[in-house]
Amino acid sequence: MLQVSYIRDNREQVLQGLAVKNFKQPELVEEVVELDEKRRQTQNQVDNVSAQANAAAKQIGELMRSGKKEEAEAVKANTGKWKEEIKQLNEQLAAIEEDLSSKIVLLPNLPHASVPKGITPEENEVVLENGNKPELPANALPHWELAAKYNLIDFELGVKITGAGFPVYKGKGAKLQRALISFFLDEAEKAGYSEVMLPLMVNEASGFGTGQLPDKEGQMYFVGQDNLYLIPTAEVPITNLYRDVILKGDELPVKNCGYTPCFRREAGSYGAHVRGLNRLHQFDKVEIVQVVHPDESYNVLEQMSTHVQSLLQKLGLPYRVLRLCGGDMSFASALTYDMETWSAAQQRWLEVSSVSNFETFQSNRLKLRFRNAEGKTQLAHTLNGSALALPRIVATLLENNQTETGIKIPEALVPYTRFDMID
RNA sequence: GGAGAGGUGUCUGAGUGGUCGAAAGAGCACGCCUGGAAAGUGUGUAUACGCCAAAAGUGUAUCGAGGGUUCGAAUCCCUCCCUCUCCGCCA
Repeated sequence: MLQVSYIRDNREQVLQGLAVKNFKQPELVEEVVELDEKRRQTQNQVDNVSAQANAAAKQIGELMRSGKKEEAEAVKANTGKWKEEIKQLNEQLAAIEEDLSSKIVLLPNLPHASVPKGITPEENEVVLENGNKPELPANALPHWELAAKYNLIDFELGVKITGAGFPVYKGKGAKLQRALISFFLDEAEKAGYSEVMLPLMVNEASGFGTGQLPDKEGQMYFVGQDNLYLIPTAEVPITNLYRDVILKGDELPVKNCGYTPCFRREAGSYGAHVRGLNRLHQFDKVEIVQVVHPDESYNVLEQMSTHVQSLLQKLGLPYRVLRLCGGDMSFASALTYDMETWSAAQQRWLEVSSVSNFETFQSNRLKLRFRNAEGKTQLAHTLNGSALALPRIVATLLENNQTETGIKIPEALVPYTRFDMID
Protein backbone atom coordinates (compact mmCIF):
# COMPACT_ATOMS: atom_id res chain seq x y z
CA MET A 1 0.00 0.00 0.00
CA LEU A 2 1.37 3.39 -0.95
CA GLN A 3 1.65 6.02 1.73
CA VAL A 4 -0.91 8.79 1.47
CA SER A 5 1.60 11.39 2.53
CA TYR A 6 3.90 10.30 -0.30
CA ILE A 7 1.11 10.50 -2.86
CA ARG A 8 0.14 13.92 -1.59
CA ASP A 9 3.66 15.30 -1.99
CA ASN A 10 4.71 13.49 -5.17
CA ARG A 11 1.67 13.38 -7.37
CA GLU A 12 3.59 13.60 -10.65
CA GLN A 13 6.03 10.82 -9.83
CA VAL A 14 3.16 8.62 -8.71
CA LEU A 15 1.34 9.12 -11.99
CA GLN A 16 4.49 8.44 -14.00
CA GLY A 17 5.21 5.30 -12.00
CA LEU A 18 1.68 4.03 -12.44
CA ALA A 19 1.99 4.59 -16.17
CA VAL A 20 5.10 2.39 -16.29
CA LYS A 21 3.13 -0.26 -14.46
CA ASN A 22 0.44 0.09 -17.06
CA PHE A 23 -2.09 0.96 -14.37
CA LYS A 24 -5.53 1.59 -15.80
CA GLN A 25 -7.10 3.94 -13.25
CA PRO A 26 -4.76 6.91 -12.76
CA GLU A 27 -7.73 9.03 -11.73
CA LEU A 28 -7.65 7.22 -8.39
CA VAL A 29 -4.62 9.27 -7.45
CA GLU A 30 -6.56 12.50 -7.58
CA GLU A 31 -9.44 10.91 -5.70
CA VAL A 32 -7.12 9.70 -2.99
CA VAL A 33 -5.58 13.13 -2.58
CA GLU A 34 -8.99 14.74 -2.35
CA LEU A 35 -10.26 12.20 0.14
CA ASP A 36 -7.16 12.67 2.22
CA GLU A 37 -7.74 16.41 2.25
CA LYS A 38 -11.33 15.83 3.33
CA ARG A 39 -10.18 13.35 5.93
CA ARG A 40 -7.83 15.83 7.51
CA GLN A 41 -10.41 18.59 7.54
CA THR A 42 -12.98 16.38 9.18
CA GLN A 43 -10.44 15.01 11.63
CA ASN A 44 -9.62 18.55 12.58
CA GLN A 45 -13.24 19.38 13.26
CA VAL A 46 -13.69 16.29 15.38
CA ASP A 47 -10.57 17.13 17.33
CA ASN A 48 -11.69 20.66 18.00
CA VAL A 49 -15.16 19.79 19.21
CA SER A 50 -13.77 16.93 21.27
CA ALA A 51 -11.28 19.28 22.87
CA GLN A 52 -14.14 21.56 23.94
CA ALA A 53 -16.16 18.68 25.28
CA ASN A 54 -13.17 17.27 27.14
CA ALA A 55 -12.45 20.63 28.72
CA ALA A 56 -16.06 20.96 29.82
CA ALA A 57 -16.10 17.48 31.31
CA LYS A 58 -12.98 18.26 33.25
CA GLN A 59 -14.49 21.49 34.50
CA ILE A 60 -17.64 19.72 35.60
CA GLY A 61 -15.54 17.27 37.54
CA GLU A 62 -13.77 20.08 39.34
CA LEU A 63 -16.99 21.93 40.10
CA MET A 64 -18.64 18.79 41.44
CA ARG A 65 -15.72 18.11 43.71
CA SER A 66 -15.83 21.59 45.14
CA GLY A 67 -19.57 21.30 45.64
CA LYS A 68 -20.67 23.87 43.08
CA LYS A 69 -23.48 21.80 41.73
CA GLU A 70 -25.48 24.51 39.99
CA GLU A 71 -22.48 25.78 38.09
CA ALA A 72 -21.71 22.26 36.99
CA GLU A 73 -25.25 21.88 35.71
CA ALA A 74 -24.83 25.09 33.74
CA VAL A 75 -21.75 23.76 32.01
CA LYS A 76 -23.58 20.56 31.19
CA ALA A 77 -26.07 22.50 29.13
CA ASN A 78 -23.74 22.69 26.13
CA THR A 79 -22.50 19.19 26.16
CA GLY A 80 -25.44 17.55 24.47
CA LYS A 81 -24.92 19.65 21.39
CA TRP A 82 -21.23 18.75 21.19
CA LYS A 83 -21.95 15.13 21.72
CA GLU A 84 -24.29 15.05 18.77
CA GLU A 85 -21.82 16.99 16.67
CA ILE A 86 -18.98 14.62 17.52
CA LYS A 87 -21.10 11.64 16.68
CA GLN A 88 -22.02 13.00 13.28
CA LEU A 89 -18.49 14.08 12.45
CA ASN A 90 -17.14 10.70 13.46
CA GLU A 91 -19.61 9.00 11.19
CA GLN A 92 -18.52 11.24 8.34
CA LEU A 93 -14.90 10.57 9.15
CA ALA A 94 -15.40 6.82 9.20
CA ALA A 95 -17.12 6.98 5.80
CA ILE A 96 -14.29 9.05 4.35
CA GLU A 97 -11.64 6.75 5.76
CA GLU A 98 -13.37 3.71 4.39
CA ASP A 99 -13.63 5.32 1.00
CA LEU A 100 -10.01 6.37 1.14
CA SER A 101 -8.65 2.99 2.15
CA SER A 102 -10.82 1.17 -0.38
CA LYS A 103 -9.20 3.30 -3.08
CA ILE A 104 -5.65 3.38 -1.88
CA VAL A 105 -5.44 -0.40 -1.72
CA LEU A 106 -6.19 -0.45 -5.44
CA LEU A 107 -3.00 1.42 -6.25
CA PRO A 108 -0.08 -0.89 -7.06
CA ASN A 109 3.44 -0.23 -5.91
CA LEU A 110 5.51 2.20 -7.94
CA PRO A 111 8.29 0.73 -10.08
CA HIS A 112 11.95 1.40 -9.49
CA ALA A 113 13.60 3.70 -12.03
CA SER A 114 15.32 0.74 -13.72
CA VAL A 115 12.07 -1.05 -14.52
CA PRO A 116 11.54 -1.20 -18.27
CA LYS A 117 8.26 -0.02 -19.74
CA GLY A 118 6.18 -2.75 -21.26
CA ILE A 119 3.03 -4.75 -20.93
CA THR A 120 3.67 -8.35 -21.93
CA PRO A 121 6.27 -10.89 -20.74
CA GLU A 122 8.02 -10.50 -24.09
CA GLU A 123 9.00 -7.02 -23.02
CA ASN A 124 10.91 -8.21 -19.97
CA GLU A 125 14.58 -7.41 -20.12
CA VAL A 126 17.06 -10.30 -20.22
CA VAL A 127 19.74 -9.28 -17.75
CA LEU A 128 22.00 -12.27 -18.23
CA GLU A 129 22.09 -15.81 -19.44
CA ASN A 130 24.32 -18.45 -17.91
CA GLY A 131 25.18 -22.11 -18.50
CA ASN A 132 25.02 -24.26 -21.58
CA LYS A 133 21.78 -25.53 -22.97
CA PRO A 134 22.25 -29.26 -23.36
CA GLU A 135 21.80 -30.84 -26.78
CA LEU A 136 19.42 -33.73 -26.26
CA PRO A 137 19.04 -36.62 -28.67
CA ALA A 138 15.96 -36.70 -30.87
CA ASN A 139 14.27 -39.31 -28.71
CA ALA A 140 14.60 -37.23 -25.53
CA LEU A 141 11.51 -37.25 -23.32
CA PRO A 142 9.68 -34.46 -21.53
CA HIS A 143 9.74 -34.72 -17.75
CA TRP A 144 6.23 -36.13 -17.39
CA GLU A 145 7.22 -39.11 -19.51
CA LEU A 146 10.48 -39.52 -17.65
CA ALA A 147 8.58 -39.37 -14.38
CA ALA A 148 6.37 -42.21 -15.57
CA LYS A 149 9.22 -44.20 -17.09
CA TYR A 150 11.24 -44.21 -13.85
CA ASN A 151 8.21 -44.32 -11.58
CA LEU A 152 9.02 -41.02 -9.88
CA ILE A 153 5.74 -39.16 -9.98
CA ASP A 154 2.21 -40.45 -10.37
CA PHE A 155 -0.11 -37.75 -11.59
CA GLU A 156 -3.12 -40.05 -11.98
CA LEU A 157 -2.91 -41.22 -8.38
CA GLY A 158 -2.94 -37.60 -7.30
CA VAL A 159 -6.07 -37.06 -9.36
CA LYS A 160 -7.69 -40.00 -7.65
CA ILE A 161 -7.06 -38.86 -4.12
CA THR A 162 -7.38 -35.11 -4.66
CA GLY A 163 -7.54 -33.82 -8.21
CA ALA A 164 -5.41 -32.51 -11.05
CA GLY A 165 -2.38 -30.55 -9.95
CA PHE A 166 -1.69 -32.62 -6.84
CA PRO A 167 1.01 -35.09 -7.85
CA VAL A 168 2.13 -38.08 -5.85
CA TYR A 169 5.91 -38.45 -5.65
CA LYS A 170 7.23 -41.97 -5.27
CA GLY A 171 10.52 -43.69 -4.54
CA LYS A 172 13.46 -41.72 -5.86
CA GLY A 173 11.02 -39.03 -6.93
CA ALA A 174 10.01 -38.49 -3.32
CA LYS A 175 13.59 -38.63 -2.12
CA LEU A 176 14.60 -36.08 -4.72
CA GLN A 177 12.03 -33.68 -3.29
CA ARG A 178 13.34 -34.14 0.20
CA ALA A 179 16.94 -33.74 -0.98
CA LEU A 180 16.22 -30.50 -2.80
CA ILE A 181 14.43 -29.03 0.21
CA SER A 182 17.34 -29.84 2.50
CA PHE A 183 19.87 -28.61 -0.01
CA PHE A 184 18.08 -25.28 -0.45
CA LEU A 185 17.63 -24.78 3.27
CA ASP A 186 21.27 -25.55 3.99
CA GLU A 187 22.41 -23.13 1.31
CA ALA A 188 20.14 -20.43 2.71
CA GLU A 189 21.49 -21.00 6.18
CA LYS A 190 25.05 -20.68 4.86
CA ALA A 191 23.99 -17.34 3.37
CA GLY A 192 22.90 -16.14 6.81
CA TYR A 193 19.18 -16.86 6.81
CA SER A 194 17.68 -18.40 9.90
CA GLU A 195 15.18 -21.10 9.31
CA VAL A 196 11.58 -20.97 10.42
CA MET A 197 8.85 -23.56 10.13
CA LEU A 198 5.44 -22.08 9.77
CA PRO A 199 1.70 -22.51 9.82
CA LEU A 200 0.38 -23.45 6.41
CA MET A 201 -2.87 -21.63 7.01
CA VAL A 202 -3.15 -17.94 7.73
CA ASN A 203 -5.87 -15.59 8.87
CA GLU A 204 -7.30 -12.68 6.99
CA ALA A 205 -5.04 -10.07 8.57
CA SER A 206 -1.98 -11.95 7.35
CA GLY A 207 -3.38 -12.24 3.85
CA PHE A 208 -3.93 -8.51 3.85
CA GLY A 209 -0.49 -7.75 5.25
CA THR A 210 1.41 -9.20 2.32
CA GLY A 211 -1.08 -8.06 -0.29
CA GLN A 212 -2.89 -11.27 -1.24
CA LEU A 213 -6.09 -9.81 0.13
CA PRO A 214 -8.30 -8.26 -0.91
CA ASP A 215 -7.24 -8.27 -4.57
CA LYS A 216 -6.16 -11.88 -5.11
CA GLU A 217 -8.70 -13.62 -2.97
CA GLY A 218 -9.61 -16.13 -5.66
CA GLN A 219 -6.09 -17.48 -5.92
CA MET A 220 -6.00 -18.89 -2.42
CA TYR A 221 -7.77 -21.91 -1.04
CA PHE A 222 -10.12 -20.82 1.70
CA VAL A 223 -11.18 -22.90 4.66
CA GLY A 224 -14.50 -21.27 5.35
CA GLN A 225 -15.36 -23.18 8.47
CA ASP A 226 -12.49 -21.55 10.30
CA ASN A 227 -11.94 -18.50 8.14
CA LEU A 228 -8.40 -19.45 7.18
CA TYR A 229 -6.48 -19.39 3.92
CA LEU A 230 -3.99 -21.99 2.73
CA ILE A 231 -0.74 -20.19 2.03
CA PRO A 232 0.14 -19.61 -1.62
CA THR A 233 3.76 -19.05 -0.57
CA ALA A 234 5.82 -19.00 2.62
CA GLU A 235 6.21 -15.28 2.03
CA VAL A 236 2.85 -14.77 3.71
CA PRO A 237 3.55 -16.34 7.11
CA ILE A 238 7.23 -15.32 7.18
CA THR A 239 6.67 -11.68 6.40
CA ASN A 240 3.68 -11.53 8.75
CA LEU A 241 5.96 -12.64 11.56
CA TYR A 242 6.89 -8.96 11.59
CA ARG A 243 3.42 -7.48 11.36
CA ASP A 244 2.88 -4.70 13.92
CA VAL A 245 6.51 -4.81 14.93
CA ILE A 246 8.91 -1.97 15.59
CA LEU A 247 12.44 -3.29 15.22
CA LYS A 248 15.45 -1.74 16.85
CA GLY A 249 17.88 -0.26 14.37
CA ASP A 250 20.50 -2.90 15.10
CA GLU A 251 18.03 -5.73 14.52
CA LEU A 252 18.18 -5.03 10.80
CA PRO A 253 18.63 -6.80 8.51
CA VAL A 254 16.25 -9.62 9.41
CA LYS A 255 16.91 -12.70 7.30
CA ASN A 256 14.58 -15.68 7.38
CA CYS A 257 14.17 -18.74 5.24
CA GLY A 258 11.54 -21.40 5.34
CA TYR A 259 10.31 -24.43 3.54
CA THR A 260 6.57 -24.87 3.02
CA PRO A 261 4.23 -26.51 0.62
CA CYS A 262 2.36 -23.85 -1.35
CA PHE A 263 -1.25 -24.00 -2.43
CA ARG A 264 -2.60 -22.15 -5.42
CA ARG A 265 -5.97 -22.47 -7.05
CA GLU A 266 -4.63 -21.30 -10.42
CA ALA A 267 -8.20 -20.90 -11.55
CA GLY A 268 -8.56 -20.85 -15.28
CA SER A 269 -5.09 -21.99 -16.27
CA TYR A 270 -5.31 -25.22 -18.17
CA GLY A 271 -3.76 -26.45 -21.37
CA ALA A 272 -0.55 -27.75 -22.89
CA HIS A 273 1.73 -25.44 -20.94
CA VAL A 274 0.54 -26.74 -17.60
CA ARG A 275 1.37 -30.38 -18.26
CA GLY A 276 3.31 -32.39 -15.75
CA LEU A 277 5.07 -30.27 -13.18
CA ASN A 278 4.77 -27.02 -15.07
CA ARG A 279 1.89 -25.71 -13.00
CA LEU A 280 0.49 -27.31 -9.86
CA HIS A 281 -2.05 -26.60 -7.16
CA GLN A 282 0.32 -27.86 -4.50
CA PHE A 283 4.07 -27.59 -4.70
CA ASP A 284 7.09 -27.26 -2.45
CA LYS A 285 9.24 -24.20 -2.12
CA VAL A 286 11.98 -22.72 0.00
CA GLU A 287 11.55 -19.01 0.43
CA ILE A 288 13.99 -16.34 1.58
CA VAL A 289 12.75 -13.11 3.15
CA GLN A 290 14.58 -10.04 4.36
CA VAL A 291 13.54 -6.95 6.29
CA VAL A 292 16.10 -4.23 5.72
CA HIS A 293 16.95 -0.57 6.07
CA PRO A 294 15.58 1.40 3.10
CA ASP A 295 19.09 2.48 2.09
CA GLU A 296 20.13 -1.15 1.71
CA SER A 297 17.23 -2.74 -0.06
CA TYR A 298 18.56 -2.58 -3.61
CA ASN A 299 21.95 -3.97 -2.61
CA VAL A 300 20.13 -6.73 -0.80
CA LEU A 301 18.00 -7.44 -3.85
CA GLU A 302 21.19 -8.05 -5.84
CA GLN A 303 22.52 -10.30 -3.08
CA MET A 304 19.35 -12.32 -3.09
CA SER A 305 19.47 -12.62 -6.85
CA THR A 306 23.07 -13.81 -6.60
CA HIS A 307 22.08 -16.37 -3.99
CA VAL A 308 19.36 -17.81 -6.20
CA GLN A 309 21.73 -17.92 -9.15
CA SER A 310 24.33 -19.76 -7.10
CA LEU A 311 21.76 -22.48 -6.44
CA LEU A 312 21.10 -22.88 -10.13
CA GLN A 313 24.82 -22.97 -10.85
CA LYS A 314 25.41 -25.64 -8.22
CA LEU A 315 22.66 -27.71 -9.78
CA GLY A 316 24.25 -27.20 -13.18
CA LEU A 317 21.12 -25.76 -14.74
CA PRO A 318 21.26 -23.27 -17.58
CA TYR A 319 19.32 -20.19 -16.60
CA ARG A 320 18.62 -16.62 -17.42
CA VAL A 321 17.68 -13.62 -15.31
CA LEU A 322 14.91 -11.26 -16.35
CA ARG A 323 14.14 -7.83 -15.12
CA LEU A 324 10.38 -7.72 -15.31
CA CYS A 325 8.74 -4.92 -17.22
CA GLY A 326 6.19 -2.71 -15.54
CA GLY A 327 3.20 -4.55 -16.91
CA ASP A 328 4.43 -8.01 -15.93
CA MET A 329 5.44 -7.14 -12.38
CA SER A 330 3.34 -8.08 -9.43
CA PHE A 331 1.05 -5.58 -7.78
CA ALA A 332 3.23 -5.14 -4.70
CA SER A 333 6.68 -5.12 -6.23
CA ALA A 334 8.98 -2.20 -7.04
CA LEU A 335 11.54 -4.33 -8.86
CA THR A 336 11.45 -8.01 -9.68
CA TYR A 337 13.99 -10.41 -11.13
CA ASP A 338 12.68 -13.67 -12.48
CA MET A 339 15.00 -16.62 -12.85
CA GLU A 340 14.17 -19.12 -15.55
CA THR A 341 15.79 -22.45 -16.30
CA TRP A 342 16.01 -23.92 -19.77
CA SER A 343 13.91 -26.99 -20.09
CA ALA A 344 15.68 -28.83 -22.82
CA ALA A 345 13.04 -31.36 -23.78
CA GLN A 346 10.22 -28.83 -23.80
CA GLN A 347 12.47 -26.28 -25.47
CA ARG A 348 11.24 -23.46 -23.27
CA TRP A 349 12.23 -21.34 -20.30
CA LEU A 350 10.54 -22.16 -17.01
CA GLU A 351 10.24 -19.65 -14.19
CA VAL A 352 11.75 -21.13 -11.04
CA SER A 353 12.25 -18.04 -8.90
CA SER A 354 11.07 -14.53 -8.50
CA VAL A 355 13.00 -12.10 -6.33
CA SER A 356 11.38 -8.80 -5.43
CA ASN A 357 11.92 -5.63 -3.52
CA PHE A 358 8.63 -4.32 -2.13
CA GLU A 359 10.19 -1.25 -0.57
CA THR A 360 7.57 0.02 1.91
CA PHE A 361 4.55 -1.36 0.08
CA GLN A 362 4.15 -4.37 2.36
CA SER A 363 5.58 -2.77 5.48
CA ASN A 364 3.01 0.00 5.27
CA ARG A 365 0.24 -2.57 5.39
CA LEU A 366 2.04 -4.64 7.98
CA LYS A 367 2.98 -1.64 10.12
CA LEU A 368 6.49 -3.02 10.08
CA ARG A 369 8.80 -0.28 11.27
CA PHE A 370 12.23 0.23 12.72
CA ARG A 371 13.70 2.96 14.84
CA ASN A 372 16.02 5.06 12.71
CA ALA A 373 19.14 7.00 13.67
CA GLU A 374 17.02 9.91 14.90
CA GLY A 375 15.05 7.57 17.12
CA LYS A 376 11.91 7.92 15.02
CA THR A 377 9.87 5.10 13.63
CA GLN A 378 10.22 4.51 9.91
CA LEU A 379 8.83 1.88 7.58
CA ALA A 380 11.33 -0.86 6.76
CA HIS A 381 11.79 -2.39 3.32
CA THR A 382 10.81 -5.99 2.70
CA LEU A 383 12.13 -8.37 0.07
CA ASN A 384 11.57 -11.97 -0.77
CA GLY A 385 12.53 -14.58 -3.25
CA SER A 386 12.01 -18.21 -4.07
CA ALA A 387 15.15 -20.20 -3.38
CA LEU A 388 13.79 -22.25 -4.95
CA ALA A 389 10.47 -23.63 -6.13
CA LEU A 390 10.83 -27.36 -6.64
CA PRO A 391 8.59 -28.64 -9.45
CA ARG A 392 10.15 -26.86 -12.37
CA ILE A 393 13.63 -27.50 -10.99
CA VAL A 394 12.74 -31.18 -10.95
CA ALA A 395 11.30 -30.92 -14.45
CA THR A 396 14.48 -29.33 -15.77
CA LEU A 397 16.78 -31.69 -13.89
CA LEU A 398 14.99 -34.71 -15.27
CA GLU A 399 14.90 -33.45 -18.82
CA ASN A 400 18.36 -31.93 -19.04
CA ASN A 401 20.20 -34.76 -17.30
CA GLN A 402 18.59 -37.68 -19.08
CA THR A 403 20.96 -40.18 -20.65
CA GLU A 404 20.66 -43.57 -22.33
CA THR A 405 21.15 -45.27 -18.98
CA GLY A 406 19.19 -43.01 -16.66
CA ILE A 407 19.03 -39.56 -15.12
CA LYS A 408 22.15 -38.15 -13.57
CA ILE A 409 21.89 -36.37 -10.22
CA PRO A 410 24.00 -33.20 -9.95
CA GLU A 411 27.04 -33.66 -7.74
CA ALA A 412 25.94 -31.02 -5.23
CA LEU A 413 22.75 -32.99 -4.57
CA VAL A 414 24.23 -36.45 -4.18
CA PRO A 415 25.05 -36.00 -0.47
CA TYR A 416 21.35 -35.30 -0.01
CA THR A 417 19.83 -37.93 -2.29
CA ARG A 418 22.48 -40.55 -1.53
CA PHE A 419 22.12 -41.87 -5.05
CA ASP A 420 23.72 -40.39 -8.15
CA MET A 421 21.55 -41.93 -10.80
CA ILE A 422 17.87 -42.51 -11.38
CA ASP A 423 17.57 -45.66 -13.43
C1' G B 1 -16.93 -30.42 22.34
C1' G B 2 -18.11 -29.22 28.11
C1' A B 3 -16.79 -26.04 32.47
C1' G B 4 -14.13 -21.98 34.40
C1' A B 5 -10.59 -17.74 34.38
C1' G B 6 -8.73 -13.75 31.88
C1' G B 7 -7.23 -9.94 27.94
C1' U B 8 -3.79 -2.92 30.60
C1' G B 9 2.58 0.02 27.86
C1' U B 10 8.84 -4.03 25.90
C1' C B 11 7.62 -7.40 30.19
C1' U B 12 5.51 -8.36 35.24
C1' G B 13 1.56 -6.00 37.29
C1' A B 14 -1.75 -2.03 40.00
C1' G B 15 -5.93 0.47 38.88
C1' U B 16 -13.82 -0.61 39.61
C1' G B 17 -16.57 6.42 37.21
C1' G B 18 -13.27 12.49 36.99
C1' U B 19 -6.98 14.82 38.96
C1' C B 20 -5.45 7.99 34.11
C1' G B 21 -1.45 7.78 28.59
C1' A B 22 -2.33 5.11 32.90
C1' A B 23 0.99 3.41 39.89
C1' A B 24 5.06 0.29 41.07
C1' G B 25 8.86 -2.88 39.61
C1' A B 26 11.79 -5.08 35.78
C1' G B 27 14.02 -4.20 31.18
C1' C B 28 16.18 -0.71 27.85
C1' A B 29 18.88 4.16 26.75
C1' C B 30 21.88 8.08 28.46
C1' G B 31 24.59 10.33 32.63
C1' C B 32 27.02 10.08 37.55
C1' C B 33 29.88 6.82 40.50
C1' U B 34 34.29 2.96 39.36
C1' G B 35 41.00 1.60 37.33
C1' G B 36 37.14 -1.42 34.70
C1' A B 37 32.68 -3.98 35.74
C1' A B 38 28.79 -5.22 39.15
C1' A B 39 26.11 -2.81 42.81
C1' G B 40 24.32 2.03 43.76
C1' U B 41 22.29 6.52 41.84
C1' G B 42 19.90 10.41 38.50
C1' U B 43 17.13 11.26 34.11
C1' G B 44 14.47 9.46 30.16
C1' U B 45 11.61 5.51 27.93
C1' A B 46 4.10 4.02 23.58
C1' U B 47 1.86 4.61 18.83
C1' A B 48 -1.00 7.04 15.14
C1' C B 49 -3.26 11.29 12.96
C1' G B 50 -3.45 16.72 13.04
C1' C B 51 -1.76 22.06 13.98
C1' C B 52 3.25 24.53 13.49
C1' A B 53 8.32 26.14 8.02
C1' A B 54 10.63 23.03 11.66
C1' A B 55 12.16 22.06 16.69
C1' A B 56 9.78 23.26 21.10
C1' G B 57 5.03 22.91 21.99
C1' U B 58 0.10 21.57 21.42
C1' G B 59 -4.93 19.00 20.01
C1' U B 60 -7.28 14.25 19.23
C1' A B 61 -7.53 8.98 19.45
C1' U B 62 -5.80 4.33 21.48
C1' C B 63 -5.95 -0.07 28.27
C1' G B 64 -8.43 -7.15 22.78
C1' A B 65 -12.50 -5.20 18.82
C1' G B 66 -17.19 -2.89 18.13
C1' G B 67 -21.50 -0.69 20.26
C1' G B 68 -24.17 1.50 24.61
C1' U B 69 -24.94 4.28 29.48
C1' U B 70 -22.75 9.10 31.37
C1' C B 71 -21.20 15.96 31.28
C1' G B 72 -17.03 12.35 31.91
C1' A B 73 -15.33 5.09 30.95
C1' A B 74 -9.25 1.12 31.43
C1' U B 75 -13.21 1.09 35.22
C1' C B 76 -20.50 0.05 34.36
C1' C B 77 -23.81 -2.66 30.41
C1' C B 78 -24.27 -5.50 25.58
C1' U B 79 -22.12 -8.17 21.33
C1' C B 80 -17.98 -10.32 19.13
C1' C B 81 -12.81 -12.03 18.96
C1' C B 82 -8.72 -14.14 21.29
C1' U B 83 -5.71 -16.49 25.16
C1' C B 84 -5.09 -19.62 29.37
C1' U B 85 -6.62 -23.69 32.94
C1' C B 86 -9.37 -28.23 33.90
C1' C B 87 -12.33 -32.28 31.70
C1' G B 88 -13.37 -35.06 27.15
C1' C B 89 -11.32 -36.52 22.38
C1' C B 90 -6.79 -37.14 19.75
C1' A B 91 -1.21 -37.20 16.52
